[in-house]
Amino acid sequence: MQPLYPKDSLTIADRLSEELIKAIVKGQIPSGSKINEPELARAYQISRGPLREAIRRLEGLRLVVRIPHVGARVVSLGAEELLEIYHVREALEGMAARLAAVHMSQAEISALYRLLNLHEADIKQSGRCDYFQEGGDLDIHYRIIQGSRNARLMELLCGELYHLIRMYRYRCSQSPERPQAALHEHRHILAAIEQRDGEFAEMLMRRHISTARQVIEKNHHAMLSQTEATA
Amino acid sequence: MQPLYPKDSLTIADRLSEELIKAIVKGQIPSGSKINEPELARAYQISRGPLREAIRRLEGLRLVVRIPHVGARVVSLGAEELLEIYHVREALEGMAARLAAVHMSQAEISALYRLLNLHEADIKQSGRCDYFQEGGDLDIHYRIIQGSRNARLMELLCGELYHLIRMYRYRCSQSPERPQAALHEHRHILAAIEQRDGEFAEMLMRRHISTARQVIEKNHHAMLSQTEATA
DNA sequence: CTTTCCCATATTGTCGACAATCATTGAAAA
DNA sequence: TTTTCAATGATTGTCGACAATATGGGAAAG
Repeated sequence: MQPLYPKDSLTIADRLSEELIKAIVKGQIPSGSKINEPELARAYQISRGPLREAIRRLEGLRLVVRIPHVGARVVSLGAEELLEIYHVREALEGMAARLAAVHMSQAEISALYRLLNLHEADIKQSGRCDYFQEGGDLDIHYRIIQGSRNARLMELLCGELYHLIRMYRYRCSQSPERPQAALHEHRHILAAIEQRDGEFAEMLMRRHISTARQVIEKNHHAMLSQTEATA
Repeated sequence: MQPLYPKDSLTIADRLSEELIKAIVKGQIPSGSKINEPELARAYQISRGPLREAIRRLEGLRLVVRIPHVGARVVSLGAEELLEIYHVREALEGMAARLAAVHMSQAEISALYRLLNLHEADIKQSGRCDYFQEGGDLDIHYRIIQGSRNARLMELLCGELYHLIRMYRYRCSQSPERPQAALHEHRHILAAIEQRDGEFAEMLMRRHISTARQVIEKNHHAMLSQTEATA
């Protein structure tokens, strides 16, 4: 006796919303494009009922914007919105680091150190930051967020905001710049957590994310062209 | 030419989700209770289709928790969850105050001062804080959040978190304690914003909310009895 | 040539019915 | 008496059809 709902007996609407999230993040459904219900329903071989429920869930996750009697569009992620998200991220992940300094176990911290060492080797070897692109960078942040032991923080950061950030990275194939600098900053944050200095950990995390935001602001102009897709 | 969708031609699902939010916040649908689709559909005189869509939206807003093939339950707001929310609020509203110091116009600031004076008169007169309960306190915070000019911050704080906090206040009829102390703190925050000192405004806002959280922690034990309702 | 209005078409919103799954009750077996 | 299992009832999930509304194009008026 131990199923606890790992069943694949998920609802069509649940499975479909996961599929749609992946498709949107990867850009298979271009951002800004209108969602045609009959068309999508045919594509996924299902009825419109579950599809509409899935869309309503994406609406809650802010991945689509819906206008009554007009339809739903995939959210169009302009530079302004992304910068807004980074402000939110700075605030929330800063708090997460502060709480992680209180709640993370020494074992978790040690595991994170080992992960950082792996990343360092990876960077030095490949010269570039392939590892960072998908798993690496977000993994570190992910674990610190988990370490905060704050369910709502985890939902917000690993749920909605996480999808949007990944979506942006896909669209602009913008791997995190300055991999070795980021690595150093991660180490400092982790050290502060290990010393149980929540205030310092928060400050470092905020600077870390704030720096990333400023890099994006720099590139602001270069990407003003590809902000919309009206397909 | 200028409708811009203020029409009452809202979808049943849209209108219903608003209704359900109000009902949940006010406790008319008790927290923790199971949602029976046929029953609710009869009560609101509608079909199950729009009802299910509305429930999916509430799921996105974290007001209900759904388990496939079992059903949806109104979120049960225990003290732990509330404290988690206050940590999130501290981080986000702190950031909002910082940004408001950059973006609020002098006119908005002056209007807020006038509002604070109204509140002061109200407190001195009624001796108690009726005005704070529903509109007052949240209004101040609300306006500062709007002043941040950050759409996502506004969505998060005025949307999901706002509902949950109101829900808690209803359930425990917990009007904000220390009205005059809170008033003072509000004045200090506003002064920092007027001086365009974002860092200071953020710090004051965080202390303000952190204090409120500590008050709740104190009452933690007193309210452990009424955390669930399994109706 | 531009603007306005109206109609045909497509899309969204709503509904009732049916299928799939779960919860409960009761009886039978250990 | 307790446990297990099966049947029944209720609830959730899915579907196709119909109604309401918006979109787009063409004709008529300016």
